[in-house]
Amino acid sequence: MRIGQLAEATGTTTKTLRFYEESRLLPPAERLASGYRDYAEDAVGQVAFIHRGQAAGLTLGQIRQILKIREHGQTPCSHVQGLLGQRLGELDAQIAELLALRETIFQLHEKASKPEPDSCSADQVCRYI
Amino acid sequence: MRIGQLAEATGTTTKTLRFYEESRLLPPAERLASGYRDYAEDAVGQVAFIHRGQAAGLTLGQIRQILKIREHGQTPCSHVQGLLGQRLGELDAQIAELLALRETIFQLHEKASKPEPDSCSADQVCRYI
DNA sequence: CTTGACCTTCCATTGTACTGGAAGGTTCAT
DNA sequence: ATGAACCTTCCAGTACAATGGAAGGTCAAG
Repeated sequence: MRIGQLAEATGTTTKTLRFYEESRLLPPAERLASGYRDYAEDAVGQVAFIHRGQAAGLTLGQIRQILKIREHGQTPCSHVQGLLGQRLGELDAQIAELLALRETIFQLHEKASKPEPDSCSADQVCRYI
Repeated sequence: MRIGQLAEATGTTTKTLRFYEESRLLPPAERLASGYRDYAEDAVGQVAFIHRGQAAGLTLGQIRQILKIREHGQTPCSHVQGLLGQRLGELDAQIAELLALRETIFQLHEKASKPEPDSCSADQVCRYI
């Protein structure tokens, strides 16, 4: 399986796959005589794992950590559990922040949508911000 | 007012203020004979405007746009209203996405917190992801 | 034999908002 | 006069996850 086929099979690009290899998220691929990368079938699963990790909000760095633990023959379960818990906390904080921001923007937007008779004064940039 | 004082007054750093000037978010400061920047009082307000814009979730690029419109003698109100509306839409989308992600992660985290007797199989990296 | 699709490496760049550090000039108090 | 604290410019780098492009090699079809 060449890199273009793997890219197609996994819904990504050849650029990205080479980037993943360079970033040690994928093991260095076998090579054909021509120098072309030659992937085994399970490469699809490996890329899918990366994608699932990303879908779970993990960074490539965190995914790399899991892979590394696994490489060392250990089961990364408890580490993964920790990562997920941490991610959950971050998400909750981020969501709370965004909700507060949404409220602020909403107020500003309301205010800006009914312009008052006195137009913007010259000494400020914008009455609404 | 020198740059360090303005930084202190606005709760930022001299580095950032120079960066803002270079990014055309602040007008080039007057200079003392020594070459030091010499800010007028209203610089505090200008920096505060940038901070309020950021607090409203605008990027520096968007803040720069507003400033530019104002510079051209126009009142940027309707533009600002548009930006705020756009920002509101983005925020809603982002919040929805994060909530969905939170749910996913929550499920994964739950699963990972009660490990099942059959341990991770060798052919997958992690049962939980 | 040539054309076009595919592959290789290497280097640079994107966007966002700064931050770090070097090398040197200024100001003020002691 | 000397040391600390401040200022200047310029260059480079941070994190993140790719993406773009140049220059060249390979392979299958027509």
